[in-house]
Amino acid sequence: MPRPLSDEDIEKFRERLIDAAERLFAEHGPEAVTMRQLADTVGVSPMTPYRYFKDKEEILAAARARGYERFAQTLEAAHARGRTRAEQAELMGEAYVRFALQHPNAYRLIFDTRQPNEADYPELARAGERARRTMTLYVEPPPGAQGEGADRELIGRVYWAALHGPIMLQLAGKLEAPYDAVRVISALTRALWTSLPAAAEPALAPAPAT
Amino acid sequence: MPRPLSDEDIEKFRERLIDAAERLFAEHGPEAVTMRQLADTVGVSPMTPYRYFKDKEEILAAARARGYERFAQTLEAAHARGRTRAEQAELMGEAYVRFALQHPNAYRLIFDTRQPNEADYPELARAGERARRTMTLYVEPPPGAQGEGADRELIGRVYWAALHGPIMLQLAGKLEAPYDAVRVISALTRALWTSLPAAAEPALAPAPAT
DNA sequence: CCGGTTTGCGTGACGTTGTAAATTTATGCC
DNA sequence: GGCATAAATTTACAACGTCACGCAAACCGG
Repeated sequence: MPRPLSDEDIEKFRERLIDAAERLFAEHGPEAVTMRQLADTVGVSPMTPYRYFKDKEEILAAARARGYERFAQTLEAAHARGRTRAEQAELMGEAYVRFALQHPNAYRLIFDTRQPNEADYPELARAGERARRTMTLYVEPPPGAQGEGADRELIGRVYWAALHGPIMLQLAGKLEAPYDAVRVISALTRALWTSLPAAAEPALAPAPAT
Repeated sequence: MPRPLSDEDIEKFRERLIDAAERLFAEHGPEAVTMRQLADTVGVSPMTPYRYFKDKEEILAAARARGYERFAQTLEAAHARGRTRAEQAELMGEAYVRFALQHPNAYRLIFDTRQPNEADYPELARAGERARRTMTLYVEPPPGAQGEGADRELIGRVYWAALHGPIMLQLAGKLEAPYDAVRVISALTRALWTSLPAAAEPALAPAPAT
């Protein structure tokens, strides 16, 4: 039925394709996934996706935005499970590491995909911003207390980098055997915890990431 | 002169091609460099490199090994310029960050290239091992002193990750404006320095990375 | 109710990639 | 000096992202 194609039809198809793209990209990496596979997965001819997206790049951006949101949800769920601020921070750190190590390609899709002009995809920028805010949740001052002194923006990024560094090294095969990412993160965050201003809490305990 | 082709001829050609590959890969990334460009750069026809290398992957491995060595040399030079151990560590950290930020694609070529079977390329493994040792130079105990207590292997990796994390975030465009990699690294290493066992020295002062 | 226009989709094709196979070229040896 | 042979080039192929055409189905003015 060629003629119609309501806005919701369009949205429906986009959703279906983005879902498939996120799954495939997060499993094999974007380079390894072909437009033809993608089209095949949702049961259309190779060129049909081009009616709904400009090109592969745009599909990638949409899939990455989805990845961001899924990741943010994971962290928020962990955050919600905590009762004290310290516990929240610990749970979020654990969730972060577990997500990255269990879904390496999804993690790379989010944080290690070179997409030169991310600005061209506002949804992606928005999703990234949300994830960034989520990740610094634990460094927000408790409601009612003024976070004096410490530069919370900086501290948030410090903890973030302290997780990201070991994770990236391990995903690249540079951390092995006894000195794996969890171990390094444990040492790193403990050191930060003992010496960074009190506003910051530890991000990860030495617990195994299953 | 088709008939001969001494071992040194072979080595000569391999050198020339690896040189070109390292330059091109480190400038544009491996995906963006084509076999035909590569062949063109060294002035041969597209298929000639295949007589000297199995495939692009093998050339990439060789170029990465070169990158490792160049990187290690850079760090060693910085190390040699220091007079005290603290100064050596600081200079190496600065050199590390400067290298990564000035040659992002070279840095990625080394530490962020997914080459599933690195084990198939012994030179690459060797170069990686050398670089790894170089990077933990500053954490070695001073000759004559026994580095008791602290797990130096772990501490080396902790500092490494503390540089790698912020750098990767910045290269992915996730650190901006006032909170750039140098800033985050500065905070991170200072925190480590004040709380990690005394065997570890700071890896980077807050100096700008030019 | 009906033909023309419009619109969604599939098909086929193009240029580019990495690389295999065939072909040309140029030497060393008898 | 001609031939075997090894190096290099040329040609060829499958797969990729994407362009351009063409078919077919639905809406719409008469």
